[in-house]
Order: sequence, then structure tokens, then C-alpha cells
Amino acid sequence: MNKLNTPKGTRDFLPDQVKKRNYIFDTVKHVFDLYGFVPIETPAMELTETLMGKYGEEGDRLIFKILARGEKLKSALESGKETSMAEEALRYDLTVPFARFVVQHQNELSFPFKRYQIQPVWRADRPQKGRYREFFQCDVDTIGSDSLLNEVELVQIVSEVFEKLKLPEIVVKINNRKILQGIAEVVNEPDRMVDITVALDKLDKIGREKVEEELLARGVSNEAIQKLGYLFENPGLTSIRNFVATSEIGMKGIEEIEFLFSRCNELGIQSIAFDPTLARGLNYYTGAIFEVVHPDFPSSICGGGRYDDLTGIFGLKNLSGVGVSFGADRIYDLLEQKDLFPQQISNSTQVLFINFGDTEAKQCILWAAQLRRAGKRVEVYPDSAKLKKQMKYADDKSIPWVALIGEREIQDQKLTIKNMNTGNQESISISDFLQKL
RNA sequence: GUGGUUGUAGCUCAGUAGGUUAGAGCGCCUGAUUGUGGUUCAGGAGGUCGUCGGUUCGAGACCGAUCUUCCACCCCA
Repeated sequence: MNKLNTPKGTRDFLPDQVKKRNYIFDTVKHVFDLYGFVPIETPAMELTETLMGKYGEEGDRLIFKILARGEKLKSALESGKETSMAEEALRYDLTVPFARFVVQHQNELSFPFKRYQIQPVWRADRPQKGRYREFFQCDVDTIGSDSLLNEVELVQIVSEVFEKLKLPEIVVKINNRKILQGIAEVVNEPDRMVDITVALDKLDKIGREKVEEELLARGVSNEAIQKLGYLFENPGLTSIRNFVATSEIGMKGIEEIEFLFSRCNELGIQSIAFDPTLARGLNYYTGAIFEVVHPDFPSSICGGGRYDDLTGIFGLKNLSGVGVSFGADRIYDLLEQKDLFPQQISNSTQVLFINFGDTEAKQCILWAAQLRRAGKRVEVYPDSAKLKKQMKYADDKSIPWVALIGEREIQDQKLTIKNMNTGNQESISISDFLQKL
């Protein structure tokens, strides 16, 4: 047999897996609905120029580009122009296409626009646990409103979704880019905010010494690193407040995060935590940033933040948005690992009609049709195969009732039904059977 | 993108120091049971050992390349 395979980092989904995935999608959709978010979809591919430069250097490298075809490829090869080699690319996330969508359809939308979007994205990353090249994101974003109530709402949504998914151990880590900017200003490295935060982000992973090494390697001055030492020793919100007191933007970030925490506390939301080391790579974030982690999973299962000017690059200024993205595949892996999918997830067939031959099948499809009109899920075995095979089919699919319709049953106009769980069998009229189901 | 790791039957894995016909469990098929699945018993099918090349009298095993898997880094859902 030939060795068949899907491309690296991609997978097939068997019926059982699709049902479990749908359980996740249905759960998030249900919560999104409760808050008035509406669904949109965008194409799998975007123009390459729409995506390039939005995710930083690393992100650009991970974008799957679609090779030009025919004449275009030929002339691109001749001219040596790399940009015309691939004018289209697979989407890398749902946020940038959403920004493009908002700008393009601005006159058809009413703001603030609250949308959700559940679609696959593609990244040319190296696969490992919880990391795929094709995976689904479930994005919720509100665009066209500066209000911090949107941040509050997103935290509510996140905590509600994970509560419904029976994952109460999650922690919503929260930080604010403005605080990070403030820190950078205070240590006199205002242009090194990203370098500082990326290094800080690794604090709990590699320790203080290594972080300081990395800061130095990234070109942060010794003096600045010394000042940052205070943060390593005093990571709480109040000490950071003191630290950035002289920075206007830093104080703005502190106020924002305090507002968010106050409202969440009043709403009784636990499992949120201020994390000053949380950075997040995507460089379009400007305010609050979120990340959801679970103690039993190595990477984040949800992430997001506020972006003040994402639509600006597409020509629509002054439109702030905030959103989060649920990583459906990681959540799937986590639920599977913890065995948390509900048992009653499948609505499988309720009755299988055994096929004893053409004459008998004729009666079967009539009775089956009658049951289906009453809303029952019914199958008629298509071939007059050996009884053993048909019974095994019912068993494999966990079909609880098997109806055996042979000569005798047609004669008496009664079904012989067998309960596959108990093994009991009885003769019954179609209307009585319907009652029983 | 960097470093490492894995690949033997549909699945999970054995395979000893290179040496005849490559094994097990589970699953699958057939029969015991021609109108009865899940249990039991008896039998059977299924592998050019990821692929290509090399070393050797001889390679599943050793070497190289490539693909794949998983892991760490980078980055991220």
C-alpha cells in the first residue's frame, strides 16, 4: 500500500473528532451570541501585500504564499521580482483580514461593529505539540469603540467560555502595552519597548539572569537593565505604578488596567491575573493584552488585545478595536487530554432497519420514512448483507435499536425490535415503537 | 529558520552482535450460529521493515540524503 499522508502539520478529522470540534465551536458561538456578536467570513487567501509587514519579521516568514501560475509566474521568474511570484497568500490570522474587511465595507457596517469569525488559518511553522500548520481560530472583536467596557466584556466572554468547557483552572493573564511603553520610557529606552518586553516575557521561563543577558544582546543599555532590576524584585501592580509614575503613557496603562480589574471584580470574575511580563509578539497591540493559560497545557490557548490603529494601515484612521482569539485546536487537545468532552456529544442513529432482501427493504423504507417524519434518526441498511454484518454495523455505530423486518413481520404488520443494550427483543406495531423512541 | 528525535501489519509495539521463510497483542475476514451484534472457541488474510542511494558475500539493523513524527529554541492559537 502506498504511504499516504496529509501535508506536514495538517490533519484529517474522523466523524467523532468533528463532533467534538463542533462542541467547542458551538460553545463559543453560543457565548458570542449572548453578547450580540455577529458572524462574518473572509476568504482563505488574501493579497500578499495585505498580510505582509503586519506580524513582524518572524510573522512574515511564516506566511504561506501561493505561487503565481502560468504567464505571471514566467514573467516573474524572468524579471526576478520576488513580490510578483506570489500575489496571494493564505491568511495567517483572522485579525488582519478583519481589519481589511472593516475598511473595505465601512459604509455597510454600523459601529461599534461586533463580529465573530471561526475559520482556519495557516502558518508555515514547525509543528509540535499544540502547534499546527493549519488550525482554527475563533475570534471575537469589537471595533469602533475606545471604551474599556469592551475589554471587560471580552474577559467575561473568555471566563464564560472556559467555564462552559469545564476548564475552571484557566488563568486570564492581563497586561497593558502602555505600561510596557511606560517602563521603556522610564529606563530611557523608549524605542526598545518590544525588545524589553520580549525579554521580560521569558522571565518565568529562563530566569532573571538570562533575561538580563538577552536584554544586553538586544542592545538595551546597562543603565536601563539596572533600573529594570527594581521590577524583577517588585513585580506587583502598585510597585509598577510607582515605577512608571513619571511616564504619562505608563500611568494611562495603569489606570486602564485598574479599571478593568475593578469591573471584573465587581462581576465576580476570578482567575484573572495581572502579569507584567506578558508581552505578546504581534506588534499591532497598543493597550490591553490578554493571554489564557491552563496549568496542564504548555502553550496559551487564547490570546488577544487592543489595537488602536490596525485599520489605519488600510486607510481608515481613528478606529480602535479590541478582540481575543480562541485556539480551537489547542482547546481540543486539552479537553481530550483531560477527558472532558461530554459523553452525550453524538446524536447518532436511533434505529437501524435490517435488510433481508428487496421485498423486505420496501417495507423498511416505508416505516423508516414514517419514523423520520416524527423526527427520529433512522437508517435502512442498504444491502441485503449477512445478518451478522448488519448487526455489527449497528453495534459499531452504537445504534440502540435494530428493527428486523422479514416475511413474518410484513405478514403481521409488526416490527421485531431488538434493544442492543439489553439484548431484549419484542414484536411491536410501528405506532407503539414510535411511542417507545 | 537552528538543534535533536522517530518511522517495522489497519493500530500499539517486539525484533537480541548485520546471517534462512520478520513476530506479538488488538483490530479485520471466515466458520461454530443460512433471522441476531457485543462474550467465547477454531481458522485465515495482511508487511518490497517511510523513500532513494551507499557499505557488505549478505542490511529491518550500519552510513548518507530526503520525507514524516515528536521535542527544545525562535515565535505563537
